[in-house]
Amino acid sequence: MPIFGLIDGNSFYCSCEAAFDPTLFGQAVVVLSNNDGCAIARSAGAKALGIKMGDPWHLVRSKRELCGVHWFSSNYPLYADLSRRIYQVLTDRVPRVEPYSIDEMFLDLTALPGNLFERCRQIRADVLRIAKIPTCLGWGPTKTIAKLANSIAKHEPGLLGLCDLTNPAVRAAYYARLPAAEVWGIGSRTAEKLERAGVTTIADFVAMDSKTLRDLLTVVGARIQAELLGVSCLPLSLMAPTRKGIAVTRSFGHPVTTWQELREAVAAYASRAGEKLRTEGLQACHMAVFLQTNPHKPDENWHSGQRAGRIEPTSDSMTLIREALRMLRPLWRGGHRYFKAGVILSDLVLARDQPAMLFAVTDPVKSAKIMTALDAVNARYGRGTLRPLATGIERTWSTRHDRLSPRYTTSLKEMLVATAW
DNA sequence: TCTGGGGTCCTAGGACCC
DNA sequence: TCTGGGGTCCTAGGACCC
Repeated sequence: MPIFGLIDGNSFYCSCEAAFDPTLFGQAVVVLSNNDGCAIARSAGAKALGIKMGDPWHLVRSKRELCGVHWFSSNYPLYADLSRRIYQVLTDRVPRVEPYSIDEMFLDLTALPGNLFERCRQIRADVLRIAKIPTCLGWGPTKTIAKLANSIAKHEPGLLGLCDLTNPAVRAAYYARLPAAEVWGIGSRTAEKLERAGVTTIADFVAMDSKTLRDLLTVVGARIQAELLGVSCLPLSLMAPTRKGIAVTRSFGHPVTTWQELREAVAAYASRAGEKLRTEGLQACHMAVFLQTNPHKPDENWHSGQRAGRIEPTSDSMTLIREALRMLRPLWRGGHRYFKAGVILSDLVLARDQPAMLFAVTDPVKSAKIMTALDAVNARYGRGTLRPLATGIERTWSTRHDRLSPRYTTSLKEMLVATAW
């Protein structure tokens, strides 16, 4: 029988901030989304103060009792780097590791020698010692059970961050007690549907007959049930699957009312999408562009629009900007306060598999040279050092990050310096 | 003044094909 | 009274995840 483990960082983004600033340990810490919009990570201390996932920050910060909370703009280069360090610690100790998200990794614990519980305790201690991130680790015979074990480890302090669900009797006891909505893959809509059918606990869910379950939740529900019964349907995958789409969508730092600002922002998003394509050796054959006013302000004049279509396969920033602006032009209407826009690329193909276009608008040789040079300069001197003029100079529309911590691990200028006398 | 961003998978329905 | 059968591809929308 296989044994899957799932390890994840506790309040991961907050723990990353604390890893380089020990004064934050045990404090109320919050990390905000892009544009400093809402809370997306809260330390235990912040949760205890009642700060919820997704709370709009401009409402929270005005409360006097919360003025002592430490808050940060999100610093993805730092979080991504600490995630890589955790991965490194794990691959040194476990034969197979599948990164699932920036802060979660599935582990193959099937053939680990010695006492499994002791091994897991050690893995967790090593991640804390080397990568400085506290974690929880749960395990069981399928991925879905490992996810549940991890969630139990997180929520029951007595377990010290570890939970073993390999024993069916232990599982059954938890299934009887926990709501079906705790299961990975059962979201709020599905939970409501189940509730109406009289299914509330996980035990109720695994007891459903297959016909009823399929009628209600299709093959997706059937797969979740099998996994909970210990039949593994989701294997560990070590190869990152090729991406299906790339999206660059952002709220603006302030409402955008001019065509000049809007076109700069969308050009910048298209350019960033091109960078992402090139780092993965991909080209896009389809593009969509959208814009919208603020959906949270019903009294303002609402407008949204989207345009999409095929483009010649490319990863050239200039071509992507040209196409994006062509789609954007008819969408823009003066007199609106635009709030957000985005560029979404899909139908991605590997650049090296692409035959030369017979009537290409962009000269492929010249394009490749320019993009290679552009990427090389930016890799050396930082993203955005060299960029298309269309993406703007002042960038008055750009996203806010009022309290960004240093990129301690990915920028020489920002690393911590220790001085000894 | 201020409410995130980026993904995946599944299904249903329409258009089209032989 | 009777009006085939079996495909593919595309898109939009819903649901889920972190």
